[in-house]
Amino acid sequence: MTTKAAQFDRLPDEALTLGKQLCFAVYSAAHAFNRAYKPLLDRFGLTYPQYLVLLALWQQDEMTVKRIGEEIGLDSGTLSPLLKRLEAAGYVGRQRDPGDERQVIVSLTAKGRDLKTEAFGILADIGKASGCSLEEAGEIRETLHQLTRQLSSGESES
Amino acid sequence: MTTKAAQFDRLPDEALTLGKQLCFAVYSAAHAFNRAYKPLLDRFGLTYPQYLVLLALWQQDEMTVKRIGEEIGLDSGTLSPLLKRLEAAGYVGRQRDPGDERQVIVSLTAKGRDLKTEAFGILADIGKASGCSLEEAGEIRETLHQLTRQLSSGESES
DNA sequence: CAAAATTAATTTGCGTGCAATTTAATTTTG
DNA sequence: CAAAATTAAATTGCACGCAAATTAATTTTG
Repeated sequence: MTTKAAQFDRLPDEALTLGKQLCFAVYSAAHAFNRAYKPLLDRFGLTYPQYLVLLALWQQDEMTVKRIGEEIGLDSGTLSPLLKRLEAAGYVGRQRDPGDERQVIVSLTAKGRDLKTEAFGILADIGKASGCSLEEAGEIRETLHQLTRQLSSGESES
Repeated sequence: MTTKAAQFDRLPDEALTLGKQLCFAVYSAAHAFNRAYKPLLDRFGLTYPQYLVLLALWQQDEMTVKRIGEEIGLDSGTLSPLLKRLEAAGYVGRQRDPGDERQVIVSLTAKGRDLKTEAFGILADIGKASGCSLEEAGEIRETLHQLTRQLSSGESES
C-alpha cells in the first residue's frame, strides 16, 4: 500500500469525501447522544455537561474547578456558571481553598451524593440504547480516542 | 471520607463502563473536530455549522430553510439566526418563495459560490489531520452512523 | 366559502462552549 | 521586600442547539 500522503494527493475527491463524512459522522453522533441523554437527564433537571461534572465528583470528590476542567475537557469560562447552577440546585458546594485562596474546591452535598444511586444508572441505559457489545464499545472508544489525539496533536500549527 | 462507597459496587458494571466510555469518547471527538476546524474556518469568518450549510448549498443551491435543516440535522430555531449571519457576511441570499410565502429560499451569492474554490479544501485538510486512511475513515463513519441510527431509533420511548 | 388545522420561519429563553478580559491571590524576580 | 509575572476563577461577548411560543401563509374541513 502506498503512503497516506500519496493517496491523498492522488485522490482529492475521496479525501474531501473522507473529511466530510468523518466530521459529519462525529458531529451527528454527538447530537444523537445528546438527544438520547436529554429525556433521561431531564428527570433530574440536569444537562449533559452537568452530569459529566457529577460523574467526575462521584469518582473523586473535592476537586478544584481547574481539576474538573481537566477531567472533562472544559475551561473555567464554561464551568463557573455551570457549577453555580449545580450549586443552586443543591448538588454541590463551592468554597475557597484556605491554603490557596485562588482556588475553589467543589464538593458534593448530601443531595449530590444521594443522586448517584438514582442517576448513575443512566450510563447503563445509554449503553443499552447504543446497542453495542462491550467489545464493540471498547473498539469505538479506542478509535475515537486515537482520532481525538491525532486531531489535538496538530493544534499548534496555523 | 470513604464512608460508604461500597453500596454502589453491584450496579451493572459492564453497561456502566460501556455507556460512560462511549458517550465521553464521542463527546471528546466532537470537540476535537471543532478545535481542528476552528483555525481553518476562522480565516473565512465561518463557524462549523455555517460551513455545513455552505457545503450543503455547494452541492445543491436554492434550498428552503427546512430542507437545509434536514440535510444537516438542525432546526429552524438554530438556522434562522445562522442564515441571517451568512446573509450579513454576503455568502447567501434569502427570499420568500413566491409560490408559497411561508417558505424562505436560501441561495448562494456570487461571493458564496466563489468561496467554494477556497474553502472546500478544508475538508481535505481535516481528512489529513485525522491521520486516517480512507478505509479506516469509512469504517469509523459507518460505525458512527450505525450508532447514531441505533440511538435515534429509541427516541420515541419514554 | 369560512373556520380550524397544519405548516414554515421567526423569535424567545436557557445552557453550553470558547476566546478574551478582569480580578484576586500567589510566585518569581530584581 | 516590592514590583512583575504567573495562576485560578469569574466575567463578558458571541454563536450554537433546542424547546416552546409566535406569526404568517396554506390546507383541510364542515
